[in-house]
Amino acid sequence: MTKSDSRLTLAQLARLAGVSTSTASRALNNNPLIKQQTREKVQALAREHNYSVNAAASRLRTRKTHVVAVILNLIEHTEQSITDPFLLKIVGDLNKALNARGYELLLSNSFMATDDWANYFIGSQRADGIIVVGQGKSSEKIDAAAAKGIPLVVWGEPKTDAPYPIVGGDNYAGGYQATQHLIGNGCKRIMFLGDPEHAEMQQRYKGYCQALKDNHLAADPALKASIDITSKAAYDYINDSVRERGLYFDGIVCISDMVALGVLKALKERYVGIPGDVSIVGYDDIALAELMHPSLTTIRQNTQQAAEAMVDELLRQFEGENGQSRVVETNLIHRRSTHSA
Amino acid sequence: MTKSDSRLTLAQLARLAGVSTSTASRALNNNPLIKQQTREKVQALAREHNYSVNAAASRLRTRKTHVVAVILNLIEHTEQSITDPFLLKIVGDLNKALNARGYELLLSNSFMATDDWANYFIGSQRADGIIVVGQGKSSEKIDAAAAKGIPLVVWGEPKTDAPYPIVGGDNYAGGYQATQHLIGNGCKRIMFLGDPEHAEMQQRYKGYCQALKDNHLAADPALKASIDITSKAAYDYINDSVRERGLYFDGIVCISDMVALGVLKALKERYVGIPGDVSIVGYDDIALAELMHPSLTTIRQNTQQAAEAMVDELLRQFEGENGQSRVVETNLIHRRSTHSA
DNA sequence: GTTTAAAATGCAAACGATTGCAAAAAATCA
DNA sequence: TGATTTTTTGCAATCGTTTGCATTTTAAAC
Repeated sequence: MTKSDSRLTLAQLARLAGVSTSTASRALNNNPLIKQQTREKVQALAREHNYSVNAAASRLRTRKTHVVAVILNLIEHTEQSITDPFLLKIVGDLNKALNARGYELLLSNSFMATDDWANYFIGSQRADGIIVVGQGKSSEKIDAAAAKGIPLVVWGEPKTDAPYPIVGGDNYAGGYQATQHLIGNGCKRIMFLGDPEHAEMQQRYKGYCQALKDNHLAADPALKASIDITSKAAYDYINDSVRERGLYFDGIVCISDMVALGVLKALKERYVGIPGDVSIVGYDDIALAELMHPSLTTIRQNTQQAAEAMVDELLRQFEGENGQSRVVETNLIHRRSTHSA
Repeated sequence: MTKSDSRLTLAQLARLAGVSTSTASRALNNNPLIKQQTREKVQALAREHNYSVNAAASRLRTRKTHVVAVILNLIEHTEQSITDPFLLKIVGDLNKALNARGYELLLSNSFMATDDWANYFIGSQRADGIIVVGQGKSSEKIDAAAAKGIPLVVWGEPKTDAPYPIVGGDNYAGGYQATQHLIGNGCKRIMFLGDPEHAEMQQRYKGYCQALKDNHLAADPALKASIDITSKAAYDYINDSVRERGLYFDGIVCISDMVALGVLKALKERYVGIPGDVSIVGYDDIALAELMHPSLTTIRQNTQQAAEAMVDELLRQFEGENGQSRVVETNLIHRRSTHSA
């Protein structure tokens, strides 16, 4: 708490140091043009009066904000956000990765007033680039933003053909591994539970089909279930279909851990043994996965690595380079909702 | 996608409209000084060329950013963030509440480089105010920020005596309700599981003690357990103490749902019946609470209401008014981890 | 048709930093 | 010592809005 609480301006600081504002500015930025000794004097003075540069002025002049807008691209009616811890994990990791590179995180979601992301965030100089978490059901808004040629990176399915880099897990491999693991458990009738409009799902489903094929099992369309990516939807679906058709499956590949939790609850309420009667594999490895009873076998995607990759790709675009999609580590974490293979 | 992708400036827009920049500026801001007809013309032109004001310039001039920094005040070594969905819930609700009032959310956590929040966010004109989520173990940084007289609101224990408004649930009542409910279940030896350095906890503990007293039960200090607020810590603690001392309790009040989950897991692995042998009450009502098996009786705090209250208090400070602490709705959600009382 | 009042617009000075270029100071070389 | 190079510093323009005040235009009053 210094005596003068009136904000200090660069000019005033300069006067205190007995130099011009230009020198002061360069000194603060450690510009080698300025003599070491002068730099230190100015910096010391700045610390002493706890001066800090006015971000607004600096941004105006340099045309750089050092801010990245992170948009949670939520699916309209399900409001996945509120329930899915996986998103927080990503946001948290992004925050860390951005800070490490000297950037700040402006958080938004797709329910905001305007749909013109490029204009709103970049054009108005609120941020230097955008990271979209989730491809959503339609890539309309993302494509529109990309068309404006702004720096942009998306978390989603990397195999998607798009004019912007997409970072994500190897969903095909993930789906394959999950299925293969269940087959190793002796499962013959494996359900695939997820939302077909979700970009990641298609690859996972392909992996699932391939695994079945490789093991000479037929892919019964009746075992492909389309639901919203929420625990509630999964719970309801399993409840309803088991009531109507009985236990017509012995293994389930879930599109997310949250979905798996809903499944678990529904089956347990019906006294279905897990993994005795039905084996279950989730996706994401959220913190809860190992706290379930039984703990949940799941596919983990390295979100920290993903966050770093996304930031990396974005900064690369700031330099004018073209980005490229990237695949992050994906591996199966074996727990108690399946037998050991 | 317009032909000219070169960013339009207010001056250029004004020229297009055939007016001066001042008129254009006022027109865009719907200033009644400007003739209705002119306003419409300028606004139409702005839309057409999708012009948007340069936030940096505007902020510099007006000295308002329309940004609020939200700081997740995490406890150093536990990294509560990564695991606790309750925080996401709050951040999500804050985002919504802020947007509704025309503000944006700059996300940070307490692990950032500088500890001088006031200077970093407000002094540098990065944000107009700060919302801190969580009082943490020491209020040092918060107090320092408050001492600089910046707009500030905290999520925590409202009864705390502090120079800034604190919004939170009625923790005393919450602790009381939870305990009373367990007593109604017939519990005689009720454990209180949480972190005593956590500000909210003290009130909850007081409520717990009062409930015991009101029912003529002694508060055995051996039943007050201090652990980090994570599932893992709770799991380990229950595991260890049950191994050593057997089942010396028949009910548990948990400081958070995450803690309750750890407890649930530990007890289930030891085949302790819930709520048969031990009844459990959590706190927060995260989405997972009702997905547990058994589903979790818990104390819900209305986070949406809390977020709105926090934003409200902050904006009030922008107007120069003094804020005041506020208590949000807190009620018990009865589920299957306890008998009906 | 003046005079006066009201409504609408424009001028120009901020806001506070950064940076190309010129100038001054210090160091190096004849 | 004076000329030349190299370091350091300062001048002044600029980034794009907003806003107090002066000015013009329009409407009202006489």
